[in-house]
Amino acid sequence: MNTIDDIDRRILRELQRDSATPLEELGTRIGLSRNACWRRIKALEAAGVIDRRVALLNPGTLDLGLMVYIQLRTSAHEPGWLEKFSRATNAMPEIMGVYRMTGDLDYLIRARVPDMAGYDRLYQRLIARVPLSDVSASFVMEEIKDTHELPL
Amino acid sequence: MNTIDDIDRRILRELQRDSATPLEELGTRIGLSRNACWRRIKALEAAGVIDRRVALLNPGTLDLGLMVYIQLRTSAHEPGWLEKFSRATNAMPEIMGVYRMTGDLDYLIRARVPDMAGYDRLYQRLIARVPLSDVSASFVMEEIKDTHELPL
DNA sequence: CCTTATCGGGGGAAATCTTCCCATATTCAA
DNA sequence: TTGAATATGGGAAGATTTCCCCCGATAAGG
Repeated sequence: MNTIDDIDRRILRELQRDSATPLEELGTRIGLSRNACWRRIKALEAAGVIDRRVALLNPGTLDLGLMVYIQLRTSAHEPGWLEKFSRATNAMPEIMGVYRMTGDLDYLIRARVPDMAGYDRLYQRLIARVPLSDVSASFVMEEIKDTHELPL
Repeated sequence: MNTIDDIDRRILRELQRDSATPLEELGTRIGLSRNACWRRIKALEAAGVIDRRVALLNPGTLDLGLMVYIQLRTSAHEPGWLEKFSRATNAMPEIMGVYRMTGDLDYLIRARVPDMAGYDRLYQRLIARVPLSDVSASFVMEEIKDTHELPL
């Protein structure tokens, strides 16, 4: 695929902010006809730069007001532990992110739950499925910034 | 607004996975006519449950392969520090999330950069704008799970 | 100069969305 | 049971958008 130029980047910036704007307006906004714009978008989709179009939901209206980061420090794991851990966390929808990290903590989990009781249910379910040694949770008191937009 | 029932939840689940499917297919998939489906979506948008439609981009194709979590422990801050910190982080596009946390760490920053050098540039820019005392970074070695989908 | 390739613009057909209508369940309360 | 309120399904019409084809401009290379 071709390299991504500045016009592509402008298109991407618009689309990851709002993908519902009609092509016509998007075109005029970035100084391109709706057709040229459309072709670039199709190319970006074909190249996998644009992954997909989704709807972003408002956590507050869905009783998911509590965001929690769970830090795991693990002692030596038996073989197959990571595989089991991966399957368990991927099967739990409250868990939105699982990362293997550098540094003193081994794994970091990002999750959304209704409240503290919801976190406890999540925690109980998690440790029931996967043996975990050192677990500590930190709760988000205030979301100063939270976006999906990649820097372009 | 009315309470969200199971049909609404199914609609939301589909939409936050893929909002590009035509109404007709979405309707048949959840067992509803395109019309009833459309009315529910409009209601969910009006109620703010559906925030907006966006395009999700692939970080790998955009040279943003490194995700980093920055932990801040702060000693006593002068008044106005949080305001300055908020403005600085919101103005830096690499920083995708900033959270005030419970527990032993005060603030958590989530960011995406091309590589370690990119992180260093981000770090330098950040500490040049806001006085920070105790900063430590953890880098994501492996993304076991990473989604925007809220649990419904 | 000519050819080729690439990119943008214009036009238009096809698909989709949006908004009506109204008849028909379904639920809930009286 | 009856009535009211609510939600659905279907049709249909117009507006909008998507998508594709063709042509012209521009640039690179022979």
